[in-house]
Amino acid sequence: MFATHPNSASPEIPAMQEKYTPADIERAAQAHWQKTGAARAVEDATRPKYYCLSMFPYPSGKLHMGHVRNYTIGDVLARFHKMLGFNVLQPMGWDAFGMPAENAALANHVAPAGWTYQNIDYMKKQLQSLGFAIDWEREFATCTPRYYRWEQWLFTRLFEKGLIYKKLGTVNWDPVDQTVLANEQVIDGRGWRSGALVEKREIPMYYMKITAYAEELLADLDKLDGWPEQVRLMQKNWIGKSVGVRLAFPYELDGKSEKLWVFTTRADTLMGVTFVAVAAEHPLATRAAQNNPELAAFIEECKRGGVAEADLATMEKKGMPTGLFVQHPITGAQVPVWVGNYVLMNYGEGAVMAVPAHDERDFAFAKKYQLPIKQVIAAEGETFSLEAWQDWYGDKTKGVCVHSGKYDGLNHEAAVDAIAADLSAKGLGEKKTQFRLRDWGISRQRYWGCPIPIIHCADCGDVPVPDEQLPVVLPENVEITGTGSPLAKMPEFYECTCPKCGKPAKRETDTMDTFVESSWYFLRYACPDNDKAMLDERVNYWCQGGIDQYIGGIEHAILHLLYARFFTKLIRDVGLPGVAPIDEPFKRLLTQGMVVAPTFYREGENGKKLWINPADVDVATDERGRPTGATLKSDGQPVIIGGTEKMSKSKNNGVDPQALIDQYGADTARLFMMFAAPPEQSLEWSDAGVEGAYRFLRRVWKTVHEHVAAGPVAACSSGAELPEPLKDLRRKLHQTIAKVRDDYGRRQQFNTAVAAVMELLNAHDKADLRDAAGRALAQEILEAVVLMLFPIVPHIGQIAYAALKPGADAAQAAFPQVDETALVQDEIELMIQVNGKLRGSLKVPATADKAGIEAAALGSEAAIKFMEGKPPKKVVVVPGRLVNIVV
RNA sequence: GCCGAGAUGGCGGAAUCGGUAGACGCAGCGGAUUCAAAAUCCGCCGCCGCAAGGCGUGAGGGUUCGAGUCCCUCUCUCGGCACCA
Repeated sequence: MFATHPNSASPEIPAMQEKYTPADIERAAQAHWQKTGAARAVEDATRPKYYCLSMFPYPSGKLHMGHVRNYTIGDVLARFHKMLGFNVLQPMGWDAFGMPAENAALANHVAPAGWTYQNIDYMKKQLQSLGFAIDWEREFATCTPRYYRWEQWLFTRLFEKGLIYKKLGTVNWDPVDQTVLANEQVIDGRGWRSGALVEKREIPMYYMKITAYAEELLADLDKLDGWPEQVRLMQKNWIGKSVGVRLAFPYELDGKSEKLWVFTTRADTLMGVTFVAVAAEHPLATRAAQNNPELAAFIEECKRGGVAEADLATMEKKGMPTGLFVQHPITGAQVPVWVGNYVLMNYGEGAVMAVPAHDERDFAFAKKYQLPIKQVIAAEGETFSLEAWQDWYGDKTKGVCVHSGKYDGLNHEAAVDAIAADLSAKGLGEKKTQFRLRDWGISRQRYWGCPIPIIHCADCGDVPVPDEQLPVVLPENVEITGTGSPLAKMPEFYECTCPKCGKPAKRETDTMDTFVESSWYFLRYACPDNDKAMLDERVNYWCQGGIDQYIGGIEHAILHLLYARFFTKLIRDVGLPGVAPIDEPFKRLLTQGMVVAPTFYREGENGKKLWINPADVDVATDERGRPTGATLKSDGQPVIIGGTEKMSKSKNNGVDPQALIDQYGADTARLFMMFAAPPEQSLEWSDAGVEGAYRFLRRVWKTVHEHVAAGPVAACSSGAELPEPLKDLRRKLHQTIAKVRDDYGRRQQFNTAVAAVMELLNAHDKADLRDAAGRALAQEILEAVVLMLFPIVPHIGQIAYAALKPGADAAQAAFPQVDETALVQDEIELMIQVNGKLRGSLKVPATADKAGIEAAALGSEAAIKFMEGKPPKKVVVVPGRLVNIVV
């Protein structure tokens, strides 16, 4: 009756014992998958592929709950699609370069490489113990030369194409440790280790010309209909295309004629300019400070502090006049030049024109320093007042120009056009499309990263390392001191000869941003063993049309995902032999929420909070279950209940997934993760919830065991001749299959899929299924229950399915099909509302028409009672739902 | 500060296209079983009210026969802000 499965002979699948023992079951199931190569992915042009990718982890030491959640979601989707008949690839690797390895080296005097490889070993074992269907033959770590040599190779190609170039960039400089700091290493303006006040410093860096792809990266967002709308919107705003005018304020200084360039989207307010502001690093500021010690001191002050935009945007806006003036490009009037701490040298032109009347920040700045405010836009029905800012002042869509000479009466668009035309005629400006997106600075003055393959020659300049000299191998025996850059202290690394002229030269000692490795790893999974090329034709099979599903944290919505899209286009345009062009890497994207947990603390001396791990706390509740207080388990004394926050070391509210796996097994961990919240939402940790997941699995196990123990069943139910109650139960079964398929596939909402299966099992338990027809239906239901749960809890599924169908292999089984004939219903229940309030219900034949339903509703007891004899004014019939009678 | 999300019982969440608010689970309460406990099973479980009924989806307004869902205003929480990954 059922076709036997090709791999069904599986003697190592143990018989079902009465007691559910996760450790034994999981060991047996994993051994079986290993033996049958269940997770291996082999290219097969005759079958549709499904490439299911989860963001690879940084090997930080051990898995955290966020990893467990991420990879369980991926595994559920991978296994579900395998059951639908797809040829599935689910790979895994290691994002192995990064700062934590250097921090660990500093703290524990271990080599970053050794530390990293040890972490990988441990975390790989953890991933394997969770039973993920990963093709481990494709595994790689990005810190191996076998991987990063191709990154270096691509770098040299991009360098030759001019898509990588060198310019000055601003970094956080720790003057005590003599080192560059990451933004997260700057705490309240001070270096994290030295405590020294951090300074901004300009250093030469390599940049990737992502702005050359800004238009395409923006336009292609429209193609990504498998992405969450919020992610596309965030990327669109990040790219930030705006059309404006680049214009110049001419000036004379030291006998030379110069121009100060600015960019503005509000050229229509040009006649309202009352000053211009330049960055502290701007040449005009430097020049003005030469004979102005007060200004020089202010510029020094501006250079203090870090470079993070969030800090710059929230700090107090300060400024100082330079004493210099430029000419207004239209009127020729003298406009004072100020230095502003909020103007950034690397953004746009490093200078801005200020129109206090029509820009909120300029308004506040002008008020603070008593600078003139000149209204040049007026809107009907609105009164301009210098007293306080009003939102309409800055609204492009409102008003027309005033006090603007020949431009008076023009609206925003017309005024911009007219002013741009006049500026263009004078050679003082033109319309320009500008992007907020900036080129990507990839140089890092760090050790644990991919070396930049450039050789500096006194005669030949920056020379890319030739192919035959790649890879530039990162030495693994180094000393990390926390000061300076380790590679810059290693002559054996940087001393070399120029590939062009053969003279002694110096190798670049900066490494690349670790976002570079994660910008192309997903393509390399198709061909990780190729030592002759970066990518090969296997990419055409797995990645064509994009990777089918990508899963990762919402925190990567902008940077990582934008860089990965950018690299896919770069690789396409470099053109790799045999590799067909790909425009977009990820067809469908699922962004998962964080894992959060309650926090507990005690106030220490001087009000410092001492955070206590939830595992060490007992929470007391009142008779309704509301928490009334919490005590520390060890001493029974009260602790303070804090908020629910992202699991972190600093709040000590992390729960180790390993403890969970050890106590309950991988299936319980996986089930809890999928059941507690939908994937996109944050997930609250709950010990009690874990208990519930475990209880449910025990119940599934017991139900299947009892059914099997009662002896063999002749056949699955076909439903044709079932009595009414069983017919209803069978309808419920097939409704559930339809819902679970939709939840796994289209909706990607697994908590409701689990809930639906729980409901089905509840209905099964309530029904009397002791006779032959009932036993047959029970067989059909239990097989479906086990297979529907299989993507989430594959270990218990593997064993239980083999017990239900001796010799069958759940890992090769197809997902249950919906029997449409089982869904047919004779009678439908409708709700009755009177004036929008629910008053009763009504059963009508499925075939009833609107008129019949209306008559039946008006004649119903509930309607007559609540209409209170008033005639119906209107009757709304929503087929299959309700009837609303308005009186 | 800017960009993007979110807010529903004691708790996690469900309600998919504007149509039964609270599915499913946790906690709690009552009962069965047990020498006892664990486990398991059965029942109750938004708030107020004896009941009839009324109220109820962060707050305030609006659209609609009907709003958790759509529109406007506001509050709070979270993610990102280019060197954490």
